[in-house]
Amino acid sequence: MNSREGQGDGVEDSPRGRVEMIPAKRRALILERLRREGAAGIQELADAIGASLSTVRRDLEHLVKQGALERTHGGALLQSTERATFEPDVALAAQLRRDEKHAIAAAVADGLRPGQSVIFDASTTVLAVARAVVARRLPLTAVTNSLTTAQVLAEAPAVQLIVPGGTVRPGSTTLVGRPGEEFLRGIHADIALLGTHAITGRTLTETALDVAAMKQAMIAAARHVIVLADSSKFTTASFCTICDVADVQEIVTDDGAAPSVLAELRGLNVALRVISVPRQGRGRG
Amino acid sequence: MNSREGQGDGVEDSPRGRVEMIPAKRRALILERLRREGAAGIQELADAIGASLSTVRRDLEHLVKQGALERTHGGALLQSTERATFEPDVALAAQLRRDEKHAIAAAVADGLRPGQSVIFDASTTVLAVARAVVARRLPLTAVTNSLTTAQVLAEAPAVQLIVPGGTVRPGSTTLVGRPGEEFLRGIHADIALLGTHAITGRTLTETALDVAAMKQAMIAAARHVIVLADSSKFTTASFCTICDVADVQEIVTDDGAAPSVLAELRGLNVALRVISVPRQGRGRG
DNA sequence: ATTGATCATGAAACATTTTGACGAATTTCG
DNA sequence: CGAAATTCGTCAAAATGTTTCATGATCAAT
Repeated sequence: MNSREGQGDGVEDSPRGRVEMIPAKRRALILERLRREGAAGIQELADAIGASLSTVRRDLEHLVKQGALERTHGGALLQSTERATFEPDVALAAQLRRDEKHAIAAAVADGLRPGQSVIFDASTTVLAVARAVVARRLPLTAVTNSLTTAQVLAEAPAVQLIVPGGTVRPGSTTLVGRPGEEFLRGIHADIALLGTHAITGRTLTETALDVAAMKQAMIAAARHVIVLADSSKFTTASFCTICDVADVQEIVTDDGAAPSVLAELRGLNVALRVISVPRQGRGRG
Repeated sequence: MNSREGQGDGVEDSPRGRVEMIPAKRRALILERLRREGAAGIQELADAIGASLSTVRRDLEHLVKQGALERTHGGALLQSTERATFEPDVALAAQLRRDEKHAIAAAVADGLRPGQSVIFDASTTVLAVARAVVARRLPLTAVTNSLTTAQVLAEAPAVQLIVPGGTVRPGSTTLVGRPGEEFLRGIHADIALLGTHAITGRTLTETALDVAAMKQAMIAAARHVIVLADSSKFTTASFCTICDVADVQEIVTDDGAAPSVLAELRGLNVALRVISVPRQGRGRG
């Protein structure tokens, strides 16, 4: 009764091929997909990853035990509070689109001029810009509400760094609310670099109200707003609206975005930069 | 694969033999690949480097012990880069008087009660208290002007963390000035934990004006001020004055302080706690 | 210069974990 | 209620981890 029989007999391309991917990366892929879509079915995940249903179930079980997501009949939901702690799998999920983010960040950093005042949003893509700024030794006046970005920028002697302050969102290193939002009202920066959770049609959305409010304050505080969104962000809308695409001046994304999406954005009054990413076999599938 | 093969090519460093790559370079390659991909499998690494699986495993083991990455089944993950961005200076300073600071911090953390509001100053000793708070899972409302302390406290789900904000002092991760100082005026915390650069006679001093001003704001914002000072701090005064010893309610130090200093402090209206440090023949001076 | 100790490397033997498949029990929905 | 889908438990194969050992290089001492 071994499975060998079915294999030798079936000449059709039964996908019995093993996917060479370490479990942690597989779980990270699941998390990333959930963060984009909000929910996903077992079969859909198995198909996307290239693993069997059993494996996907066990991965979900693992992630549930970590508190990162919630199981439903037939699929899984992202844990709404996103209090996903700093577990390895979650940390890896943040790194998944690394090539795209890095390429976008480098392009944006090249566009910054010495002496400008720049607002850095709490976002992994914007964090990559901060790293590029430090590497380039760009002298800037920087404002950020992310503890992580702040620590990166604090290492640059040429950067004058201001943290508006606020309350830390549980499970993250993002500052929201008072006193940061009010402080931003008194700020007039040259540029704001914003990440977003999703861009749908002409609407930028975010998962939480307080984060959206902070981003709105940043938009109001800058003369030129640049939205950094890798191509995975063009998906279904998140919980609450940040603003309309017309409220920002520039959108930077990578060349993985669907042409229809890009065409729709081009019709609006927004500068659209599409960065080509050299793909080097990042993930199979 | 035989190691002999590599002997023919001229490697001037090693006369002959199998040195295809120095271990340090191999590990650097592993780290670089991990930074690119976020994760990597053992076989994949062995293939990329040209070493055997055993060697790659041993390298990973070595890197784990060094804290650079995390092992998973089948591969390795980069240690969460968000936490990996710590200041080398801070790491160094935390090593000095480590036992003393740890003992003081543990004693202070034991004195904190669930639900209290606590102000954490920017200081390595106070940072140690923050670590103890996280380890004890103490539910607190925390306020800090140190980016490092904030990141530590942000990992504790039970801690509500508020960052007053301000400008980062160059070369450090300390926030000073606006808007933090003004925000602190509206705060009334139960406890403030303060470090200091020096205690001379009955005067607390600090090296820079803006840092001293921030500490003064913290003192004004708390009902009970605790100064954490290991015994090396009882020395010559620094540049500018923070306050008088009478302005704080409690001083915690270790038993390495000179008896004359302790006697002088005991004469003032301040609770003085001397923590005995178990010295293990390290004789740190 | 030779010898012996020490260490890194690679390979093999063995224990453990993971994975995919299958059937039975359970749940969902018309 | 009944059909379809889903989940659960189990099992064998494959992959991975762990331990151990032999080989060769480097180094200190004779």
